[in-house]
Amino acid sequence: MSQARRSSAGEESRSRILDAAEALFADHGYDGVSIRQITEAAGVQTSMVNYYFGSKDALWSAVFERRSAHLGESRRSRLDALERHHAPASPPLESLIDAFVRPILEARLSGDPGWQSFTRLIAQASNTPNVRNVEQLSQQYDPTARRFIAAFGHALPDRSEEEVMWGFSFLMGAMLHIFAETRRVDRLSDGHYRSASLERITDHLTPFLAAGFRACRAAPDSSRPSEGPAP
Amino acid sequence: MSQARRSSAGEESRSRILDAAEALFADHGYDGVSIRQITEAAGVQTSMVNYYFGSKDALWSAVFERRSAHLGESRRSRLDALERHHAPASPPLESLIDAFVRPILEARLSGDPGWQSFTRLIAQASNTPNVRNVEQLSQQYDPTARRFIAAFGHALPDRSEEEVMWGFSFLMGAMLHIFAETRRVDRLSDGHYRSASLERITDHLTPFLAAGFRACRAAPDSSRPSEGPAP
DNA sequence: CCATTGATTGAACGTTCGTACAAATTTCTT
DNA sequence: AAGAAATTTGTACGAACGTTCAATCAATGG
Repeated sequence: MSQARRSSAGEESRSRILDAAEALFADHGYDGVSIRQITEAAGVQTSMVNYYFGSKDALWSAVFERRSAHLGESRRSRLDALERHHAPASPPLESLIDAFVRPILEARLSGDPGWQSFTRLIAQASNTPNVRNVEQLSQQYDPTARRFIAAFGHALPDRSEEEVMWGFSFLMGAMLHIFAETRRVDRLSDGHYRSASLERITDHLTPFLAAGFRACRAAPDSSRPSEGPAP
Repeated sequence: MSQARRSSAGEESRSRILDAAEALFADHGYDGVSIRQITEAAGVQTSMVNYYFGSKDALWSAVFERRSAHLGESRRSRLDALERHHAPASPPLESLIDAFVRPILEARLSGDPGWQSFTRLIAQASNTPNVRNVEQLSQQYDPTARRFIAAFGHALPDRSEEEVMWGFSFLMGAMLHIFAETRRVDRLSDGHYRSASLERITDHLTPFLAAGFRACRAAPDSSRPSEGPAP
């Protein structure tokens, strides 16, 4: 109805609302932020949220959708390039992990505070499994995730599907927790290391995940840890 | 009336409120749950929360504190035993990871739905870094975490303090994401694997984390050298 | 046995919530 | 310039929020 001519006047109000909502939702969650807080931060009237998005719920979805598409495309195009380059063999595990992790990491490091808020929002939503979050995350990220899981499985041909699944879960958890920015490392190291220095994290994250993935299988002795070093 | 000795009559109402709050907070977060929802689920009057806890904020803290002490004690006693047994050498990495992970995993697998809710609550709070969560988590878990980080450092003597810190962050993220119970694995595997089958997870989690920890250092062929070589 | 105390009830308090809508204003098309 | 459409304003509504409090109930100890 209003698609054609919505590129001029109200577009800035619309995006200002999205920016404010993104930042506030990232810090306090959906229920921790009111429409009045969002519109005040955006410098618009309260009723503008319902005018542009229809409801608070739809605003939440719009915040998700604005940046998720770019993320998925970047991941898939990297995976496409890898599979093309290594075909018919499987791309090496490290490069697959890198293709999955680097897009969100680079977005995070781009300096755009919107991407910083968005990654915090994703981290928070991913660990709060109510209906709203699960539906939104599933819709935005499951198709790409399936492709990567299959690729991980091909790169680890002697792993069962279940083991690949667990490894993917650990990968997601480790990656997301970094984005949550709890600044816990800052406190635990008495300020020696600032988690703001995320530039170096890929250097550590990818080796960690690749080695973990390769080791992610049931230990022969499961119940108790061995007393001595493993052979 | 049936109980032999009840320290006070209202102790059951108090714990029923805690149970209901724990379950609801775990699913919807602090702001997503109202006192009226909690008291209705607990089968008590609305004003009982303020009678027993003083405020909604204090109820949140009480939910945290009820189970956190046990968790910390279990972790520390396992670490004590390990250090005593291996002194003056460092306990092996796998056993340290096990000492950190197993208490919360066993609590999770105990069958008590309260512990299941609580672990989901911890996972959610750990990735939502507002003031309330950070203060609560820091107060409850930082002292024990410092001890484990030091132990990890001793078990990995050729790792810098920063590398150990990153490894610990990845460990926390991977562990917590499992507890969040997003059931993402269920969907992504089309129901082949149910994340409810957490019994086998230690078999995968500990090898994953140990291998990751050992590999958690900047890649040797990294294009950009870090601040300087480790001494 | 009554007095006292803790536990519980039920009803309010003032505030804030998401949403709706008519009127006013701005912007664009013709 | 005129009219239509899009945007913004300001206000109002009913519901739900956290909290308070006097009154009532139940149990215990002296």
